[in-house]
Amino acid sequence: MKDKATVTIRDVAQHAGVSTATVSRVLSNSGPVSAEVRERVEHTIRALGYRPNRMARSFRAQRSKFIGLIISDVENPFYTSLVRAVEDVAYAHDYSLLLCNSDEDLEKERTYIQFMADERVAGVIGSPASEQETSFAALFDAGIPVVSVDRRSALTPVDTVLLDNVAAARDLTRHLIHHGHRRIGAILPNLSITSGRERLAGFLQAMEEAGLAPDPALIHEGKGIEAFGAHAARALLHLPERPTAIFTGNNLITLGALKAIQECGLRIPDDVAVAGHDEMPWMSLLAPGITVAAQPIHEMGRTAMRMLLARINGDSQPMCEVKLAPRLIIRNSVASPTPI
Amino acid sequence: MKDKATVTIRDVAQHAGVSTATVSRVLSNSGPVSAEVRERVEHTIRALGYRPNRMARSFRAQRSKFIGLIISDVENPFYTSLVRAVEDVAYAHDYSLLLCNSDEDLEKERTYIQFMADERVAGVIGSPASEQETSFAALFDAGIPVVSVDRRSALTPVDTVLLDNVAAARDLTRHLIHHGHRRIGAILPNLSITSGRERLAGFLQAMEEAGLAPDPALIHEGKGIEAFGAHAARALLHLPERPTAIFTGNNLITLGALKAIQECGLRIPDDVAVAGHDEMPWMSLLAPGITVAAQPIHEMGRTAMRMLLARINGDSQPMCEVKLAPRLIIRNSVASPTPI
DNA sequence: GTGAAAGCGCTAACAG
DNA sequence: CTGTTAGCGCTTTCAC
Repeated sequence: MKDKATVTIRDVAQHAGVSTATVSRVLSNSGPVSAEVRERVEHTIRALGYRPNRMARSFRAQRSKFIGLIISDVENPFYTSLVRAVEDVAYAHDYSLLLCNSDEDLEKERTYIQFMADERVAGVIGSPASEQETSFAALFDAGIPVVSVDRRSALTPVDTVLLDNVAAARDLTRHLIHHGHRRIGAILPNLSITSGRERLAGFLQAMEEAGLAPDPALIHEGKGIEAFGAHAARALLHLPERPTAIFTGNNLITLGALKAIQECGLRIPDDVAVAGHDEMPWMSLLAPGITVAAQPIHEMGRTAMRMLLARINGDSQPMCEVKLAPRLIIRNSVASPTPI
Repeated sequence: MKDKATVTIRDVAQHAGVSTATVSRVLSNSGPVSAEVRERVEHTIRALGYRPNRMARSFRAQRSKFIGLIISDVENPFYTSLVRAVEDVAYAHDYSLLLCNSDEDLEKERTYIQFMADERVAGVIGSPASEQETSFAALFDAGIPVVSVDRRSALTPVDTVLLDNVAAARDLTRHLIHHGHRRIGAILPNLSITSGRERLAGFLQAMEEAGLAPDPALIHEGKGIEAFGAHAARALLHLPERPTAIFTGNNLITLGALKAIQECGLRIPDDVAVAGHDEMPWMSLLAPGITVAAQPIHEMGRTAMRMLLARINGDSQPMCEVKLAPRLIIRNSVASPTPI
């Protein structure tokens, strides 16, 4: 396999009878070029089918036109939507996306962060695997701006875009309590990440304001994946005195919990009520539909990318944290508990 | 924002009292280096925290370590899974992923293909927006290997990984016919793409072998998205003599059709049977579950990436086409039609 | 308004 | 075994 043509700026310069500097000036519209020469150069560019080598440009500038996106898993629909939103804004500004799945693995994440630094990317958007342990220092040292999405990062000061998790969890829990639930099971993602910690806080806050003492046996915390959601839900449902409602801390946990409830042959909302985080396209298909706190994921992604662009373009405002409001979607997965 | 250190190979060379060539040899383990010098250099590298500049390396090699992935939309769970599979294999071989959404837009796709050529990526995996119109020529000319996934590309000869669409559609349709359905509605993605065309062929084949004449009024073809699926399903359901079963040609169409059926207040499988393509994680949650032909998406992605790696590493076998077998998942969305 | 020349960080061909 | 050197394609001073 050989490059057929690979026409460089030098070829253009020679054919047009000018210097490479002039061609460069025409290309980037920088510096003065006479109309006549400009036209001649442009004509040659077209004639030769010249296209600037982006690698060479990045190398020369010592900064590439890539945005690194480090998330836990593209297959999680939440992150999928985030990726899409980031991508739309990025491409509109001539940046492209370098995608990495950290799988919530600190080691893998560390590798990818270092990788982004080695690639001299223009900026990084990341959803840290751990609030306390993830470090963006390698990027910081290389002068590469970072925006943290969905989760905070405590070690390095970076711009952050979050959902108002406390409010979302509080509202969801209030909704359950309002329907008369007292024994509410909660299944949460890791408390070492922002969303886990804050959603627990919101849950507890709602319980407290209702004068309810949370039962530690009803609170499960673990890896925010479907298997954990199913596992924890099964545990809750097999309790001698099982909760009348289950509060789920993210979309995959909800999915797992729903499957467990189905397996146990229990009906929603009569046998057990369910309320969770994140809207999914299929949720309205279920009968009954599931009540959730929807996150403005696309807006989160767009906002993060816009903040990053501002930093890339030299904005030196103090670090800021944006918090987006959730939207409660009330369906029919919550009814009043049947008296025991 | 300034680079703190940016230690280059020259710094290492100076500090270690050797030439840059020697450092380079140590780094890439190429060429002979005495044990003593090697150790000294390695020590200096660690001491200085030197990391090779990947941009410079790519530039020097005139080939980057990126794999371009051009799909129609990451938010389509089918492609999401594909991305994940490709990524896993790619990263294991020190390649990273440049992600692009073509949105089935030929113009956008053309831009991205050219972009990949300009970036001198190592290879491209793409799912062409059109079997006849998508051209990978720009990549071909630049000597960049391409693997086409899920769909064929007719203009340029490239390695291709496909699902056996004809078999999948045929089996699904047979399943419906076997249950006694005669008036079967079909909703298919664009016939200009491989999957659309082949799934229609499989559908027609099963009809024909059962001696059934397909009714053109029952066959809908259009953009393979949820809105189209819903739209076409509504049209079918409002027909004076509505079909007793609906065959859906991809996952989003299935989702749309299911929503339309729900809206119309019809029950599955009694009022209308449903069988479609692609397994989704939530399908088992529905009551009844939906019968589908599951595609081995991860395997498709892994296979495509492995084929691409072989080409990148100089494999010059003749172009090949791999066809993966679907797996029928029979649930309860198909019953015998109620007599009119 | 234009050209000559240097150099980004790295590797590889060639000497020694 | 190791060093010298050239150069990948591009942009950007600095002269003229």
